[in-house]
Amino acid sequence: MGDNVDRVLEQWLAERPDLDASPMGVIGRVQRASRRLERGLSENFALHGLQLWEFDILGTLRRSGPPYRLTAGALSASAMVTSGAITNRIDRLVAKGLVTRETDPANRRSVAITLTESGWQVIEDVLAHHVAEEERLLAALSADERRQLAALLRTLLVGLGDVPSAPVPETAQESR
Amino acid sequence: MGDNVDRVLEQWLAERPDLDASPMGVIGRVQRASRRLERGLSENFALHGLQLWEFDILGTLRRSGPPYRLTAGALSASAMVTSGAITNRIDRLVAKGLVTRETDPANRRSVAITLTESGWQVIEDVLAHHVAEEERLLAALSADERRQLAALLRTLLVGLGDVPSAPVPETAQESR
DNA sequence: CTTAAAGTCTTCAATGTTGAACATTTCAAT
DNA sequence: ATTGAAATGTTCAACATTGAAGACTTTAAG
Repeated sequence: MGDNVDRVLEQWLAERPDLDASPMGVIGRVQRASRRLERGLSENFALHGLQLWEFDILGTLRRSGPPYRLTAGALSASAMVTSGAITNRIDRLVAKGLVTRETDPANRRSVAITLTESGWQVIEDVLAHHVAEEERLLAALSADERRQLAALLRTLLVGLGDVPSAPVPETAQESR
Repeated sequence: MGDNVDRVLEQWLAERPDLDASPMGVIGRVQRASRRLERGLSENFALHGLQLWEFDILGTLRRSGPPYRLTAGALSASAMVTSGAITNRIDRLVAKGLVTRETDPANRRSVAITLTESGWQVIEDVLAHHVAEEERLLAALSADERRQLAALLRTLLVGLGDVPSAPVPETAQESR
């Protein structure tokens, strides 16, 4: 059973047989899968009147535990968007009453974003639906395959430096 | 060793132990990996004065084989962006002299986009560098792990419907 | 033929992101 | 204390994408 990326690899093989295009078999699929999954998730959120990024931020606050509060910088890093984008998103969440924005008294450069009661409700209401939709999108994979896929992607991500804080990979011949 | 998604899953487990958040372990990683990879590729293309989407379109034309010509619709589907976005992109590639745009005489609704000599040069110049960069980004994975990862993602993508054309191959065995 | 429907692309307003500049605030080294 | 650098957010212009509407062409049906 071939997918679109198989077709791409066939084409490269025909046109440039000297080239080992196999890395595209991994990277191309990661990108296409990401886009497909994102589309599926977005459609599901739309049914609940929510945007993907809204769920992302509310969920990040929710899972951070009491007091359900993070800095703008932490949200920016978690969502992998620039600080300017986070400012914009928070503006809109504040306008909808889902979070509050206050300057941190301990560090007045920093801004503390806190989930409101209303924001809590929203995330609690959609969380189960969201996970069910993710489940549905992964239906083609068995439980074991999902574990394998997650493990391989973890290895890849660690190699790409997608690790929690502590940027100290000086164990080897790293030269910055 | 844990990545950022491991942290996310730990948080959900602590806050919502009733919830099976494991699907996030797959989907979250696909999305983060996609973003990281895209960033890496973009930085590399920038060194060659190229944008990721430019390479994408030129590469799609190049690998399609002689006469290196596709319709706008085909490019739109391949890049997974709307037709409006493709019109815009082609405008800019035409302005740079990398492709030509002509209405197809056989079907005058359609527009034929053809790689120019200059466009050919650009893609040939960066192709090897691009694959080398992809290789580098995948360095954390062994050859065998890459094969496994590609296979699992293929299964996922087929399940998501990311297959070449033929929308209803019900009873017939596709021959192509 | 004529007409309606579908296909293909372009246009454009709305929207959201980036990247850079800027304003504060904190920290570190005198 | 003072000064310079780093940290943290906000602002804003440039730019790209989407989604819907429109223009034109082809196909299908009567």
